[in-house]
Amino acid sequence: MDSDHAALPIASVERETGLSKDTLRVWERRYGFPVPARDAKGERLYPIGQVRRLVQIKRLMDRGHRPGKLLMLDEAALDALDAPLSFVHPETSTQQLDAWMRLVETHDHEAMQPLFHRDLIRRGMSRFVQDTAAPLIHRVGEAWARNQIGVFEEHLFSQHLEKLFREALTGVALTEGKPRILLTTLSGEEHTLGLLMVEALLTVEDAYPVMLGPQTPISEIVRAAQAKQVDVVCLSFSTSYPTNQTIQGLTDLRQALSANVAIWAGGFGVKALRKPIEGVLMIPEFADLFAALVGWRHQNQANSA
Amino acid sequence: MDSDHAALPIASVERETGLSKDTLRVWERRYGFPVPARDAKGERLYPIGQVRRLVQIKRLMDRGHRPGKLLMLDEAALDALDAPLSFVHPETSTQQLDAWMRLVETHDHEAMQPLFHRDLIRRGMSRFVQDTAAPLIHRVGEAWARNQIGVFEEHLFSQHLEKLFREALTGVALTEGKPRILLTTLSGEEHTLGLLMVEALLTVEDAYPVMLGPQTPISEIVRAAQAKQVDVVCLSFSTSYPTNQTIQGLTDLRQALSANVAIWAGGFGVKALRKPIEGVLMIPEFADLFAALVGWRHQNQANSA
DNA sequence: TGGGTATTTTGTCTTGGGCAAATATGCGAT
DNA sequence: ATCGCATATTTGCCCAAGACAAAATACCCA
Repeated sequence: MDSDHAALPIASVERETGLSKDTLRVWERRYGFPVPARDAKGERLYPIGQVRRLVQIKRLMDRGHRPGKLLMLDEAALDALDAPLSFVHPETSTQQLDAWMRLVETHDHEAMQPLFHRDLIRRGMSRFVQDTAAPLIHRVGEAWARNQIGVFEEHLFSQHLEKLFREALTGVALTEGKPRILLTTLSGEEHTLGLLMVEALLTVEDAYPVMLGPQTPISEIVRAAQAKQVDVVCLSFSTSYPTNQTIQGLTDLRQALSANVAIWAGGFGVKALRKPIEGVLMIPEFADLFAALVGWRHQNQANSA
Repeated sequence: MDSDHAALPIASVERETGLSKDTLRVWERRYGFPVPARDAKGERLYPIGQVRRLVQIKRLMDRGHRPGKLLMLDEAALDALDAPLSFVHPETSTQQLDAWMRLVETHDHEAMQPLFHRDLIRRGMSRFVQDTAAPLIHRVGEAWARNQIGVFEEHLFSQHLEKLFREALTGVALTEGKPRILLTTLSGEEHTLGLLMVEALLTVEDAYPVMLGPQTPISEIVRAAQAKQVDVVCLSFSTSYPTNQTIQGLTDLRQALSANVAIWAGGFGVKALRKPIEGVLMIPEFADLFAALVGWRHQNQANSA
């Protein structure tokens, strides 16, 4: 890129990095980085190189590193942190997943769509979600954290998976279905894919999902549960959602919600929870969703008609 | 609504209204409105009523009114200004829209879906978007600002509209199409419905949309544009996106993007922009999208095969 | 090893002032 | 009246330095 001498004002850096203006200024004051140039007005102008480094730092922070440490490091040490991250990943037919990951990395979205579709048909929704979609989403998340793929590749992948699920749900006209289940996430949790997968599973399992989409405040969840007469409120949490907010949110919701409405909490984000929360059923794996369904139906057999 | 005594901290008000923290504080200092309560820490807590009024003021500003005047007015005078422009969308009968609004208010989502679908079939995608979907979205936004509906009703409505568009796009296998158009929003802009409507229109108009979903940083938009070899980058802005961020973002993108890639900016959010931005085509209405398409094809007739 | 307490660390909010770009206003000429 | 231009006002963003509480870490003891 020829824009070596390009520099961005603080508002642009805020948009690009996700770090607030206040944070950028306070870092400069406390840690001595970044040190932007100044224009004639005395206002900050961040060189493009510093912006890139800030993006890298933000990514490492999302991975759990603390700013105080990161901001002391030089470029080489930062890069060194970026690469490693030994982890063990799932047990599914790795080669197949590898092949798909390669499609994601090369952002070949024309090729992705038909392959997904074929795999869905072959395995059926339930197994497709558990064996293909969920592991893939996990690996894409990991790859993004390690800087092996960019935001763009991740977006393209998510869009096509979303399209796939929505196409699969097309034309399935719901009328009745026994547990009526409200689907949403708490404010701040933006990830929709988890909800979509649950909706797909519930639909084929003859439940009645009511999809609200992401980010519903607790008071509105309560209103919705009453208005739509649901039996269960199901929430999805990704790994990036702060653990304490998860606990707090679930506790608050349990308190606010009528006791005869169950709460199910699923997603990678709830695997991290040590302690159970009273009155909340944890669904760390998709397999547990089926168990929860069976359990609910068993319990409510007598009560209903 | 039970949330009478609810109050929001300044960051939430910024998110809800699209008015920056700085602006909120400087209005308080200069015009004496809003005057938020303070918590134990001395930090601002905006009553929900003031937030709604701020949303209304922002809407009127987007329409060309100046803050200095608006902030002197009382509630009645504000409502008087607000009402007249309600019927800007002539094509679909107002009664029809009223009927749909009643479905939204009563969160009757079982009834909504088939009606939407029938209207889409009857009018065709192009007219459905312009005469039904866009006006309805606008009215739902206004109803929310006036506290006539809650978040829950708004979410349910959005979900079903989204489902509708995604179903409509099902099975339309794209191979080629002349302007290749990247669809996304800038970081911070979460609204997806605008993008979906554009994708639907572009598809039926035989263009080649590449949907990235919301919130792509500028550097990634540039990468995506190169990788997918697009001719146009199309961005969508809702009214709640801060105006200055819109201008700054478009300017930054124009600078970062290769000159032979056009930039189109659409959505209610760009109606507020007074001045044109060099190298960026404004698409305030959906009708302008067709004009833009025709224009592009005309210009690039000679260059291509 | 688990659990509770002290101690950093860290992000967000506060105030009040300054400045330039956008917009309105006034005035003279056509 | 209406246009053109110069002057005045409005308006939003940025700056600085300080304060404070929530989160994360370190520490200690059972």
